[in-house]
Amino acid sequence: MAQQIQVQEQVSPNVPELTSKFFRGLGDPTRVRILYLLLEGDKNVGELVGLVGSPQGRVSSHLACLRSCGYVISYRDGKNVYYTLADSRVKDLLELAQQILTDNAERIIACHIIR
Amino acid sequence: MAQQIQVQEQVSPNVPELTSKFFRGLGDPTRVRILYLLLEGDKNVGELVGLVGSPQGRVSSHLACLRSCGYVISYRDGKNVYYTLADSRVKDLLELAQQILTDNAERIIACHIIR
DNA sequence: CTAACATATACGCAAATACGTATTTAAGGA
DNA sequence: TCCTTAAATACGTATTTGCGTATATGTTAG
Repeated sequence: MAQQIQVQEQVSPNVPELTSKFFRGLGDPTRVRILYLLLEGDKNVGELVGLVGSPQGRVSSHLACLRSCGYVISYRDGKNVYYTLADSRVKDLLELAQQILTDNAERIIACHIIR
Repeated sequence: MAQQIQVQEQVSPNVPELTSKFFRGLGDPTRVRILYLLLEGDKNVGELVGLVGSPQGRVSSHLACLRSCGYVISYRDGKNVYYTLADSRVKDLLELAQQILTDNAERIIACHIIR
C-alpha cells in the first residue's frame, strides 16, 4: 500500500508542481526563440537549426522538451520532421506574457535571483 | 566601444532571453503555490510560511523572486509585510496555463527532460 | 542492400538554482 | 533604550538543467 501511494504521487503530482514544470518548459531562451519562429509557420528541424544557431542535437532536445510539455506537435514529411504550435492558446500565453513583460522589463532584468 | 556593446546587451537582453527569464519565475512549485494562495487574498510572510511549510528564509527568497519578476507587490503594515498579486493579468496567465495543462497533464508528467 | 541525409538520443561537464541554517535588518512595545 | 517579533539576506551544499560531442535511429534514393 505504501508502494501504491508512492506510485500515485508519482503519476499525478499536485497542481503547483505540474504548473511549475509546465512553465519551466518556457524557461529557456532557445525554446522561447523556437516558439516565436513557429508563430510564423511550421518549420522542420534543419530550418530551425539554421535559424537558432545551436547544433542539431541541441535543437532536437529542445523540441522534444517543447513537445513533452504540449507546446508543439510534430509530423513527418519524407525525410523531414516538421514542428508546429500545438494550440492557439500557446500563442495567447506568449502574448499575455509579453504584455506583462513590457511593464516589468526593468525589474526582471535587475532580478539577481534568476540570471 | 566593445565595452559599451557589452553593457548594452547586459542592460537590454533580447526578447526570448527576457521572456524565458520571466517564465523561470514561475518555474518553481513553491512560488506557484504562493501565487495560488495570493489569489485568495493578500497574505503576510508569516502566514505564507505557515501555509507552504518551507522555512521563513526560503519563503522570503521566493517572494523576492516573485517581486523581481513583477508577479507580486508588497506593502508593510506595522511589523508585517503583506504580499499581493501585482496585476490581474497574473491571474489570467495562471488560468490560461491551467487550461493548457489539463489537456497535456499526461505528457508533461511523462516529460523526462524537465523533472 | 547500401549510401546519404535528417533527426533523435546518450553522456560527461559546467553553470544555474533551490535548499537549510545562520545572521542581519527593521519595527513596535515595555 | 532594550527586548521581542517579523522579514530579508548571506552562504555552503546538493540537485537540476543546458551545453557540445558523439553516436544511434530512421527514411529515401540509387
